[in-house]
Amino acid sequence: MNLALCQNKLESTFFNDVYEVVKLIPKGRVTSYGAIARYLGATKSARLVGYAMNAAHSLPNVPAQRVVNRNGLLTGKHHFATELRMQELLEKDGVKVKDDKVIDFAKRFWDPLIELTF
DNA sequence: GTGCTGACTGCAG
DNA sequence: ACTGCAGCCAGCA
Repeated sequence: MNLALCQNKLESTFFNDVYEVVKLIPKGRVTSYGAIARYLGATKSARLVGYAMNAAHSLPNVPAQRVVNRNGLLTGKHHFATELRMQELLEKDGVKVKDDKVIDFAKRFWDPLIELTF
């Protein structure tokens, strides 16, 4: 499946959709770039999700800290104000982090493909 | 207009 | 088990 199809070629809804999904992430839960990408029908575009997160900094209500890589690793922490900022926000949500990794990632994992299944 | 890079992921060697 | 490469889109030089 091509990402262009999702974008409808008229507007780049990719970033927009990413933000939508990220906003829907429940407190105390986390998800991965790949999960979001797959939900949007662009499994191979996980990188773009991360890139979208970069741009998400300028937007409110976009908990980028709840989005980590598939290993539960806070690979994007470096893009926050401080490296500890991401972890602090997560722990504030009730997500414990150790060594830049989400504890019980499997349990905390929130997959839009499943949670948003109709 | 062309080309490289990036908060990733999965497959191949 | 570890390393390397390709694929995707948007932004910048």
